[in-house]
Amino acid sequence: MVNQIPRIIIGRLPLYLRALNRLQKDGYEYASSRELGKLLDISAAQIRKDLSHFGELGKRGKGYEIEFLICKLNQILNTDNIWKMIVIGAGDLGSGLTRYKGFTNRGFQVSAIFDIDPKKIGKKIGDLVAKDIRELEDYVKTNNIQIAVLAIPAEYAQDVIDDLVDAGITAILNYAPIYLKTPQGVQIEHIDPAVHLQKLSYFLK
Amino acid sequence: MVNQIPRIIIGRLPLYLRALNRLQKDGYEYASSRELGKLLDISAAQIRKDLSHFGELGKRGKGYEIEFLICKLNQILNTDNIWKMIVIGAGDLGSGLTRYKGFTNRGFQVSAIFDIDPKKIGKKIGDLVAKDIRELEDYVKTNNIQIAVLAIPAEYAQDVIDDLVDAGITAILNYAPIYLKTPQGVQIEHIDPAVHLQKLSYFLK
DNA sequence: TAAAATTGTAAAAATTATTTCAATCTTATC
DNA sequence: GATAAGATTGAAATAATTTTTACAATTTTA
Repeated sequence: MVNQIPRIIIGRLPLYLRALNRLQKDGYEYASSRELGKLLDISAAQIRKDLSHFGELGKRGKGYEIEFLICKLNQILNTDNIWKMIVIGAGDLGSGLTRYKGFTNRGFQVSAIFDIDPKKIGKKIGDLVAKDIRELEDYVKTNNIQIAVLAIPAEYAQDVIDDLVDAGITAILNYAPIYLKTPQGVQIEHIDPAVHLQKLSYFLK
Repeated sequence: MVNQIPRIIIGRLPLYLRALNRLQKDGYEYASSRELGKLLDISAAQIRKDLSHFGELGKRGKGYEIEFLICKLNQILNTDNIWKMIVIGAGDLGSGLTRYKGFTNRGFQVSAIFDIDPKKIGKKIGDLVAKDIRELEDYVKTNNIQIAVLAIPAEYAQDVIDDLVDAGITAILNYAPIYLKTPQGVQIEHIDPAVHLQKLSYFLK
């Protein structure tokens, strides 16, 4: 396992993992790069090359053993344990993410949800109760949380990010439709549906 | 405006647009590629190069006129009008997207939401009432809808996509955590939070 | 034992990003 | 108002990254 894998390759590993999990659920034991590629619209060569960065994971003449490759990818992506994460913002999106059942079998679990609005604090959301944002720092430090999901309006996002970083958060999934500054060492990923819709509408009409 | 702009460039235009809208809201009239780049963590040269594909949009010595560039980018991305779109799935996510106020000023509007579950059909969601999925084809054809947002579990997604395509949908924003096949000419974008979280967790610990 | 399948990888090709700078515009100064 | 200094774009050239091609090595299957 070599140093400094390009980010673009890391970005594809979760897709491989997702496809492999599905294949396993469907009863398959082996998958060739060709089959996997067909499922993902990615060239077989690219899949082989990506995976080759992490050792010789396949079997010539046979393909990749699904069980083994799932394990390996989970190791690489650090999802062989479950990360506790917090959600900031108890609106539709934050609540939805908190109730969502699909995270646990992919390595993540919402362990607390915070809001600033007194009307939302104390509300039951899934198995959790929305906490006051003022408890954030204490909670993050006490529970050693590293991942936060930001589901609040753009105008508050940078301030909250700064607080999150101060509290010790090192990975952020940002749903606020704005680019945010994070210090070196704090990773951030952005999800903005309107950005995707605009990519789509480029091709329309 | 030349033919066949690389997709990776199209993917950055919505980010430029978002940043420009913010700058305009903050009262700025001009933005240089350097300022814009700083705001987005993208090199100034790249922004200039991307924009140069669509003509000489800037002013030497001054930068880009924000108002003009916003117009231009909206033209390019086809968001100078509002696209009506449908949401499939009236769960937390679909309902949240339907109630979300942030789409309209970026070129989109949810005009109907569909579900298969009798308990959800007829329910009021924002300004809309959830419709029966069986009305989908008729609705799409009658209202000439081109964009659909898919917010349903993975196992039903491919079947629904096929129906959407048959009905005339040509652009899909997919929230189901699975890769989906679409025929040539139907564009699809994927949003899967777990994929982003796994990209983040790679860097953790 | 031979044919078929499939990986892993070196080399080549294609794509994407950066560097550099002439051309041009703006602003400051006299 | 003229002129010089400073700022900024747009684009050619270069560099870096990413993807694809091609195939030897290896394993499986018939």
